[in-house]
Amino acid sequence: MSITADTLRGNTDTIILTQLMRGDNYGYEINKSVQQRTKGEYGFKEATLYTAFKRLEQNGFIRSYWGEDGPGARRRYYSITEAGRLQWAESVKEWEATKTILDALFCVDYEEAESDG
Amino acid sequence: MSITADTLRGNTDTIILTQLMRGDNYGYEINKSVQQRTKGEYGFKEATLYTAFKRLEQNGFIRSYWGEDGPGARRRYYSITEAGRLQWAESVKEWEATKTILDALFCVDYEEAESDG
DNA sequence: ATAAGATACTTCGCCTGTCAAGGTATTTCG
DNA sequence: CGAAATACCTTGACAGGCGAAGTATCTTAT
Repeated sequence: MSITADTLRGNTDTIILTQLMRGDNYGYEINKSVQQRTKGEYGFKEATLYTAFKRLEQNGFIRSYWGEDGPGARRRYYSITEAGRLQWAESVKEWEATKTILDALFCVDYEEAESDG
Repeated sequence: MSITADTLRGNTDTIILTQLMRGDNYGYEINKSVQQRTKGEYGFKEATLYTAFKRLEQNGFIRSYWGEDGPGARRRYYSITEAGRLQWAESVKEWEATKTILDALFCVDYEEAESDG
């Protein structure tokens, strides 16, 4: 986990929504998936993860239901809602804008928009 | 200001350090510079700005001094330290890593690292 | 049966960064 | 004098991340 969480703050919800865009899933598995996709560079702390689920559900971006009541530890599955998909698209767009802005702001020798001095 | 500050949280310090890499400057001017470079898309709230200066100075990344005691509103100038330059380089590297990670995590149709199913 | 370890979910309380709101002091314009 | 811009600073509240602790189940080994 070489990336400080503060840099990713505010992106937690979007990361989760992205996972759910691939289909319903449960917390533990979502987190493992994040770790795999980042090759171990990043993963949620449990408290962060479940806090995010609660927040997303309260905002109506996801729905939850208990997994089949069979053998194995109980699992709470999450499903992205229509509002969640819209939110996701919005957030990804904002992420693109953020990249542009920060790339500009982290550039020392600067060329663009210098027209008016 | 179409970008929510939460997405940029944790990058405030690096934005300021970048500005100071171009030379000594004072708060108000730094903020105006940020606004110009982002074409009005982003700017700091004053409280955020001055909190960041204090934090950066406490961490030894910047130094401050009062501007020439002449006419005009007093200005507190800031100067980046050697530790600040190192920190800046570190943060920019981390930003690159963050971009890679989030781009991967915001990607729905996913190819890489799928070798093991 | 017992113990250990992995899976899986939940809550509490602290820490930190952001920011609305308010304040101070100076200069310029009328 | 008043208003507006420049320029700085502080307080208090809020929200997200997370360490720590707890609950319950399943698997593996003894």
